[in-house]
Amino acid sequence: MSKKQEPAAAVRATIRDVASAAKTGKTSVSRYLNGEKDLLSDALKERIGRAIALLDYQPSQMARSLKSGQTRLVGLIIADITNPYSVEVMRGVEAACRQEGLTLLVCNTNNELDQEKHYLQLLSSYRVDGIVVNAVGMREAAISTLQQANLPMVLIDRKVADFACDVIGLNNVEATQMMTNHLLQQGFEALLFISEPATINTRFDRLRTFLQRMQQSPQYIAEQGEIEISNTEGLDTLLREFISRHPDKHKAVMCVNGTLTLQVTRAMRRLGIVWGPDIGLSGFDELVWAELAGVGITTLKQPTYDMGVAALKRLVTRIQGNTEPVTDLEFSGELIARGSTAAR
Amino acid sequence: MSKKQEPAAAVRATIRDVASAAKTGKTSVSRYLNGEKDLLSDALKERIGRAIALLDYQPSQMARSLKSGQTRLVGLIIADITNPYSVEVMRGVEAACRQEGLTLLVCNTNNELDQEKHYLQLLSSYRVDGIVVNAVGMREAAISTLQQANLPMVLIDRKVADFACDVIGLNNVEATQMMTNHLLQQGFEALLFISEPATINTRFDRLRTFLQRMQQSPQYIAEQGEIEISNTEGLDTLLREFISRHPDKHKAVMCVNGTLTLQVTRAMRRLGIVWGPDIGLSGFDELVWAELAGVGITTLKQPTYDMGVAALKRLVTRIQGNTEPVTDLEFSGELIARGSTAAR
DNA sequence: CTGTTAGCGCCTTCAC
DNA sequence: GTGAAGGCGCTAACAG
Repeated sequence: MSKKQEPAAAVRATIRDVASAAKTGKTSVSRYLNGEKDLLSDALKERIGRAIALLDYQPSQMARSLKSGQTRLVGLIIADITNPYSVEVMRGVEAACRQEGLTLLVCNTNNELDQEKHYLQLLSSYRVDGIVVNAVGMREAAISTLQQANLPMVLIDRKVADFACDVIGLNNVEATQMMTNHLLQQGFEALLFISEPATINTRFDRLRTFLQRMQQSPQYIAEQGEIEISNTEGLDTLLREFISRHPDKHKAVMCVNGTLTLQVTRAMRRLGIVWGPDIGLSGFDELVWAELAGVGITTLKQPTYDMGVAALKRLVTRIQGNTEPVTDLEFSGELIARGSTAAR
Repeated sequence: MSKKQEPAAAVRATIRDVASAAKTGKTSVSRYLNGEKDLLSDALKERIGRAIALLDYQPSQMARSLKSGQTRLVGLIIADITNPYSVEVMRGVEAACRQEGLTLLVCNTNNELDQEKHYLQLLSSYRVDGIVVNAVGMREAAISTLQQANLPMVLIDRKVADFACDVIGLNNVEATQMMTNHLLQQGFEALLFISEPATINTRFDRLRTFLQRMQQSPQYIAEQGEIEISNTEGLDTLLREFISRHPDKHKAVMCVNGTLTLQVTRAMRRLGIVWGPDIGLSGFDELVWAELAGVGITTLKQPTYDMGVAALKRLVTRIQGNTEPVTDLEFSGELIARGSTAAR
């Protein structure tokens, strides 16, 4: 039947090739692949097994999923894979997937909305069972569209406006209070909160909490600075001016996330400012090198791995048809105090 | 025809639903989706567009690919997504994919062979057009099996024995010589090369080159240590003994990759050894924090992004049917000297 | 125990 | 211009 009989086929073998090679029907081969529940005679099983090996046959998941409507695939959309935070979350999602017998496909949107949209549609059109999303921003028409397509979805870290969806994230209020309290307790009197543009709720929530907390201690100075992550000059200026504005105060800086902490640390290095002795330094997100940089940098560690696991677990219940109201699961962070915020 | 007429359908709309909603045939809808080359009357286009919007119809890529046999999908299998090296490579692959109109699916094998096998089969069974692989080890039956399935493939960084395949990697000989020469020029007299178990050719090549280079300068001491990445105690011992063995020499350590450099740096911190003044420290792979750790750490930077781009470009030529002999593309590294290897 | 048949959702001749 | 029919590779009744 098949035009070419070459073992190393130039074109993939299909179930029919196997069937004819084993001198049987497609059904039996299909049974061999799936049920196999002793429904086949040993002789037939033997022949089929041989044919499969000979033709190096691999069933087409495409066809299989088309038939079943199920893929056992889960998508993970990450806004910035460069961020260690995201990688740790991914590892949690991954581990949970394996436990659930799901396969994870990762997509990096590189913080670009159209990439996010592209991947969302792609995963949806391939009929993945569900998606875990670390969204790029707060207002995403693409995401809410998909909701109507009733594709199970869970958000990580960042919420999306006007979109009812389970969210797994940090308890930002608690975490920000912990960090602010810590700085004040250590004797810092002027605090600068540095953030990237508050295009996502996480940054906004942290800033807001910081300001609220500082209002309760009006004897201390609270300042804020917003800066694009790539704007190194602006960052230098921001730091320099903050420092010169308060010559007689114990000063400290608080960075809204790990990516920014890296930039701020670099800026201090450039400017010859030594974190610890000269100025307090702290930031959200734990960093592998936090203990290695000078006297060490104080961080607020998120239980990223657990958050990834929780996100997937939640997604699975949705996939299984759970329709209870959406929840907002908040994890507690852990303050890791290091030399950069040692007491005055 | 359809049982339920609800706009927000509980089940995905198919091309037939659209067709009947637009009071036309599947063919026209299909044409609308693809060709659309003015083959349709404006009225029909109008109706179809409306029906698609109404039903929130999204074509099934599953069915589409089943038909066409092409997916425009490319897989990237990463051994350890935790490694910044891998992430950078990924970004290169990603950028090149976008330029080629391909979509990238990333899979992390977590350094586990069975995961690698799983993903390899998965991607293959979904008929991706090609795969870029950062293999877990050197001997992988799974990979060579796939070769016969003539799925285009390119290896990154690590080769696989007995498997003729394009490889993109670092010029390890040149890089190792650069680094060794640098250390000797800076006045170090006793060098310790620390490696993870040489289960992949990269590590082996670097070690071999180091030893060969050192044979040319027999007046200097060359040592090697092999250690599991998680064995912190063993690492402490290794360092301590190396140091006490050569009390009167200028000593330096060379780490086979960035992951190890991190561990070694931590170990030194634990032991109270200060890189720079006390001992030289250098490692393959650039690290974002290299300049921030004490006096800075000397690294050998790989053009990771470019390597990712090159890998994908190569893969594309293979996908397009190029059958010339496999090539081994080696990129040159760049030595970034910092305080940790300042001259004696 | 085993093979035949009818689709899954889509694209593509081939007629009308 | 438009639609009907067949088939991509596979599974799941339904017969034998």
